[in-house]
Amino acid sequence: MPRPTRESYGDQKPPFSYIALTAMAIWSSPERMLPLSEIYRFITDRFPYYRRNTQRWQNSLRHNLSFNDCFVKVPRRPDRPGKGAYWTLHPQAFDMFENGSLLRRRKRFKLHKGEKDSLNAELAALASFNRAFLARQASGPPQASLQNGSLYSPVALCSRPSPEPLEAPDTTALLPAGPRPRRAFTIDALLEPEPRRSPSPPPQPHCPMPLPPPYLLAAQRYHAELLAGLQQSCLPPLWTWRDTSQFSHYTLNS
DNA sequence: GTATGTTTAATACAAG
DNA sequence: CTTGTATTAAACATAC
Repeated sequence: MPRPTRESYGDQKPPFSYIALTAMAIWSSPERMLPLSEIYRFITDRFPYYRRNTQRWQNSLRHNLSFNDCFVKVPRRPDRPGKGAYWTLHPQAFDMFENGSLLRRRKRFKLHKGEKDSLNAELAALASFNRAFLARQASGPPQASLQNGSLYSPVALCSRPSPEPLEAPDTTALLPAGPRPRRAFTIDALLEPEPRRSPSPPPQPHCPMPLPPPYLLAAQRYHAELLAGLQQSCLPPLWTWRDTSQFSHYTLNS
């Protein structure tokens, strides 16, 4: 059997589903998350079959991204502007493929309504926070004309940062009202100074809105936690490929 | 305008 | 045969 090479499928359709191709692309990226255009590029770079009829398969791929719970749309960070969001794999979706083989689908990955709702709430809160941050940047650069006195103060993020009345961040999703389920990437966990061990009380017990540290830090921690969650789910890695040019099969790490 | 997302529908196909 | 999954088309909305 000839050793598969980068373009061993030639113009033939590779035996991977769109879900497998997308998972491949996402997982091959350093951050384990990619914008749509990069997913396209990963596929067309490696599989010549997909260099034609792009309208058809790209529509199908987008359908899969939206339809399947295994793909999570992560809002862009304010310091990473660009088109569209980032797509990543849900941490619990790694046993989707039997024995880690991308050729075999074990079962459809579906989140239960509660899980889906809470995840969507967190992502929506993050996106809302991003918009608030960008709105603040746009309307009030440090030395520019500050049309709205307190725009640059920390409370601006909490009260009403954007011109649209409905765009205030959903702080109820950001501020812990009580013990919420301990998940890898709740926004609660990200905004807490010490996620786990912290016998000493927080240094600012007086401030009702402890959000002054730049939001960027929280956003970066969000992505770090997300990545950590992904890696924790498959450490040691469930499957790997020997070199990135070979996709015929994957080895299951023992 | 194009690109990106979301959703519904129809069909085919494989597994059980 | 029934059930779930994969693919494709298409309508539609939203973002850039």
